[in-house]
Amino acid sequence: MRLPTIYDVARRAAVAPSTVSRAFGRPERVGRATRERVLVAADELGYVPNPHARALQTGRHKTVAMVISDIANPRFFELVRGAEQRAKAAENTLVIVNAEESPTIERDQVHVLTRSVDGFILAASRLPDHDLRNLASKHHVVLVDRELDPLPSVAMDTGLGCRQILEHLVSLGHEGFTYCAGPPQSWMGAARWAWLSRGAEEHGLVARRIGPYTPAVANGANAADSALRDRPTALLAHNDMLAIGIMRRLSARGLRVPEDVTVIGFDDIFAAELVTPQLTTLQGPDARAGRLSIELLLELLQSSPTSQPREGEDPAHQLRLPTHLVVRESSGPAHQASDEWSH
Amino acid sequence: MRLPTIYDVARRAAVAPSTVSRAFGRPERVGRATRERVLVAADELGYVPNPHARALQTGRHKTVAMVISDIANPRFFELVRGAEQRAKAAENTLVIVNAEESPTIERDQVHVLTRSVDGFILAASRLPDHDLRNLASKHHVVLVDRELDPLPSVAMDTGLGCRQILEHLVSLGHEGFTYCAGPPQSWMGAARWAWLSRGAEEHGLVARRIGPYTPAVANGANAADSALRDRPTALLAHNDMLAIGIMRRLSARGLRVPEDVTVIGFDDIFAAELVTPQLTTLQGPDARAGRLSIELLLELLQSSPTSQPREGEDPAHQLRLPTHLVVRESSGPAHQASDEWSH
DNA sequence: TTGAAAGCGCTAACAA
DNA sequence: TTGTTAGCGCTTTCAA
Repeated sequence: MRLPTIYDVARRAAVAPSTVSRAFGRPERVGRATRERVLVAADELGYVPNPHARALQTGRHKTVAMVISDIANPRFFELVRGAEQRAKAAENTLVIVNAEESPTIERDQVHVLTRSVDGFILAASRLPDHDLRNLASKHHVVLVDRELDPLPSVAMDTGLGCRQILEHLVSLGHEGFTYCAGPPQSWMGAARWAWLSRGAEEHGLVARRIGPYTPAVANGANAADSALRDRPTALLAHNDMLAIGIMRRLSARGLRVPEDVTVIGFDDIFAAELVTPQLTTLQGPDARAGRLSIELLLELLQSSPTSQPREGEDPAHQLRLPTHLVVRESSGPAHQASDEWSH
Repeated sequence: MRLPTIYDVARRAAVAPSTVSRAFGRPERVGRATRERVLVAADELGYVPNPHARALQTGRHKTVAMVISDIANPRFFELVRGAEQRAKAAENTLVIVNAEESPTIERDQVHVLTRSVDGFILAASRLPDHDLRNLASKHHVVLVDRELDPLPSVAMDTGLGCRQILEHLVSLGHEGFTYCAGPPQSWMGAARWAWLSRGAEEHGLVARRIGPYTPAVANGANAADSALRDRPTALLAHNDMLAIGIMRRLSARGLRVPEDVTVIGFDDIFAAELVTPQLTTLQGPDARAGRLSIELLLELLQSSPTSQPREGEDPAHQLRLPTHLVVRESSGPAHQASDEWSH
């Protein structure tokens, strides 16, 4: 049961194959009656255009890839959802691939998909700058949660976000904090610490950093234990998973959050409001970021449809989304240094 | 900068294009030295085979699609991860599409992808049986968390799982329970209730059902309120999200879990062990289910490579994975009916 | 407005 | 073992 082709449809509608092709691709270039006839015939046969045969000719696949540094990380949930949605609206297929936190896999995946997709969204890419530049010179690329100068990107406004956290801390009377860092390859992680430490100075806060930690709940224990040695009043974690792990350990050690220690995370994953106490956290990339990244990519493809990306990129293509600090229960007034610390 | 083709490679290696093709597709059919030469030339040129040009000829795309009833549902997380991993290992690309809980979208998505993929994994499909049979007669299809007789599938052993829950309940001295049902289109939901109510009888338990509820945390409040009217000692929820929402509402109403009411969910999503109290739940499809579904599909494609699926399916292709009841903190001995119920 | 024909990049006979 | 050739299903000139 071979699937029908334009030839089958053409025969049935008594027209030339090229007319069938036009009826689908450039309906305005076909007589009304003819088009009608073709469409009916196609429908009767159950004809579905073969996008790849088309791509062979046009170079456009109507498919884009989103490569994610870690598909198991809940922070990408909404991002994927938004992207998927937007891609579908534009009748594009979204291929989602997992880089498993490995630069090598990330590169490989892009390589494998070169001929299959029109462009790439790289989310929280672990690739070094020069690799990214290199990729971008060969393919259409949009970065998510990473910025690299001429490349188009959509990222949370980390500067703003960190300021929001700092101000929150100051307003609660904290005089310093300890930042539990994530993986060294994380551009976002580096950016966060940069803004945090710089901003701390301006706000007269003492900033400490410990880590790196692989940001998983299980590693929170280690982070909490290390952090406690400096008796901080506030702990910031690379992300919510780590923050949740930290809260657990604190509570296991008899410390109350936020009375004894304030804990703040990054990303606002689904679970952040499910834990007890509910986690105060800086909202991360969401469905909107996902939609925008696809839009950016689609726009790029539009302006230079062939496989050759344009040279200089428009600064308007470097989106920085405003962040929100979702204040929940895990942050509170700085505790009075006292004896709950005799652990 | 056109991407290089076999012709470019052929010229550079001074061989015929078909030899280049063979060097990649059937290396054993090419002389060692020649192959070496071709590979070097290809590498120098940065040649990447075009899978779609190949597919045009062979009918095999090395791509499979996984359509998920709701991509935002955390229960599919590990499933996707496992599938992605297994697909990559077999050098196949996995396209993940979201059916948004809509049978229409599900059908459409399959339709759109007909020519692009070799087969489909339908996870928690919302399609009626006859649609499924119809699809399966045209495409290679593997079901996940749904069973329909001759079609290959991988699902949790719901019968076993429900028995595990029931036994747990009995062992804790419960004499009945209320089941908060999920969406009516959910095959899994129906199966759960069927096993639960049948099993209850055997165990001498009184089974009640309320609902349906859209299984989201927010709807737990409604479910909890309705359920409480019958003063149950145990609440089973269609899934963990609903269960978590129920626990919240119970606690908001001053009821303690598990002292006053036992709550048990389905799926064991990531957040289940993060909430307080930690949720007792029946483990759902995981990375292993994802891997197996891909393996099944790949096997099917192997045995009948063209677009035509085989007629009768092997019963060995209906996998039923053993379940585990993850007993955490939300389940406990049946409370003594008393006055905490004067709500 | 429509048709004929060439070609996109690749594989698979069939010959050599 | 290698080359020649004919498509796979589609789009796109170019003519009619």
